[in-house]
Amino acid sequence: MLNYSVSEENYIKAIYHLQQMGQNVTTNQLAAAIHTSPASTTDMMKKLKNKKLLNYKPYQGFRLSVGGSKVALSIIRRHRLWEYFLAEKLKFTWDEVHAIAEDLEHVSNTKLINRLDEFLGFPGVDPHGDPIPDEKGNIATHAKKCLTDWPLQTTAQVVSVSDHSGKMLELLEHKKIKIGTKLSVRKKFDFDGSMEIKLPRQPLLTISEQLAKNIFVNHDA
Amino acid sequence: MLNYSVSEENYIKAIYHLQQMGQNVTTNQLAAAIHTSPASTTDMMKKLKNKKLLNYKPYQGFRLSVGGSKVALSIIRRHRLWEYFLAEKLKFTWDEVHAIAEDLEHVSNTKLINRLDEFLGFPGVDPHGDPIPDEKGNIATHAKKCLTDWPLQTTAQVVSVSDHSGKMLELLEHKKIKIGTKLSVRKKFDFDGSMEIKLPRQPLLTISEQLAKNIFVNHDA
DNA sequence: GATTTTTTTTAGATTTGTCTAAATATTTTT
DNA sequence: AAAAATATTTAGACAAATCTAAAAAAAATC
Repeated sequence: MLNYSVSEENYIKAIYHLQQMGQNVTTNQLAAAIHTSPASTTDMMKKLKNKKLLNYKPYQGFRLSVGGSKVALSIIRRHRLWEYFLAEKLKFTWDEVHAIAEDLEHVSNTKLINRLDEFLGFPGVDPHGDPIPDEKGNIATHAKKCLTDWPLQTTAQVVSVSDHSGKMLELLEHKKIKIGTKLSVRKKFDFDGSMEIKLPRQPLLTISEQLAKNIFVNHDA
Repeated sequence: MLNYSVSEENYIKAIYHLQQMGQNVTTNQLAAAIHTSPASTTDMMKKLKNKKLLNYKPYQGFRLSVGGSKVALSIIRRHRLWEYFLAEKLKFTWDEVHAIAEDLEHVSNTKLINRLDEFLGFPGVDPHGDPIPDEKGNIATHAKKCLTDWPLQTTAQVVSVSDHSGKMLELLEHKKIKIGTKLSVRKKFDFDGSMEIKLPRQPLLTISEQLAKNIFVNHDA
């Protein structure tokens, strides 16, 4: 696998995440995600297209090619392994790990990453519950569902959260919700989208729609 | 502490190492150390001078200012802590750690480095025996001497080695010499500079002048 | 001490990644 | 379907870090 610049890697990663949900990624979408101008984005898209990482026709948006996806998964692997390391070994909190991993992920030494993986005991998910791709780029696609779409009275297990901020962490810690927590939705209120949920050996909790939208669940293992 | 680019950090670190032994660092010396052209070096020196990291007058060579030395020590701290991590936790060999740490050292997050230091148990020296500066930039200046200058029949302890190559590692492993090994010089031969040395519970060993020049020792603790 | 050699600096280009402003294409609205 | 709004691309500029070639300064040699 060739090496790419920090900038190239950031674009590739952002495209990967954006194309997860929906069709082609647009110039403005990507520019916003990366905090850059649409003009810079177009420039970079031409470059990535030349390197065959991208399927891109002017004005039509873009998707990663097979090769581009491989590169993206390798970056995501590095990112999530460092996140796991930071949380597990260096005792950083959940909301701190992302920013530091953004820097560490660009050190692209395959042997380093594989040794780190081994040292950490081949973790399956990062501290936010997102799956970590293996050396070959395989990634567990757990069919997670947003808590807002989960049926009532059905046991669920929290598999991931999509907001990584300290504010969300504070709220989740207060409510005693973390990755792996089992819960069921008892009641939903159409007025504001809030819901009452039940955790084992805990009184009924009320959570806002905003919070529920950022919690992803799966069937109880 | 401000942030510096990867290039700036590489120049700063190289100047620090070069000025350790001798007077002002010259343009050609630095250009050679960093594998760049003298012209690029002059450009960068102007820049570092503007940032007050350097004492530099055209044609006179340069030395780091007090501020510049602080920056250098911070980079060296990061480098050596990562080297320790790579050797101790990820089981990399001695000659592999330097190149990887060259990349990791540029991730300059103070909290990350202090947590790493703590996680590693505040190691005093890196895998090559070089001292690791503490958070404040204090560095143990062990008055090490080159083995070629050590008196005969006097017990010494290996404190560091100045060549980090795999070839040197191979030779040292074969001779069973490592950081901390105690030895004494029994005989020196003027003809080729080779010497006979004695390790505890080992037969007499002969080592070349070239090898001895890269081994640094201290009084037995 | 004048000349040659070496070292250092300057001048001018190049690459990467970015920007703003203008031009062009597409989509939406009326 | 024409006009207005929005999205995208092009054009031209700039900063950082590098290069080569030429000029200038310092050191070494004769």
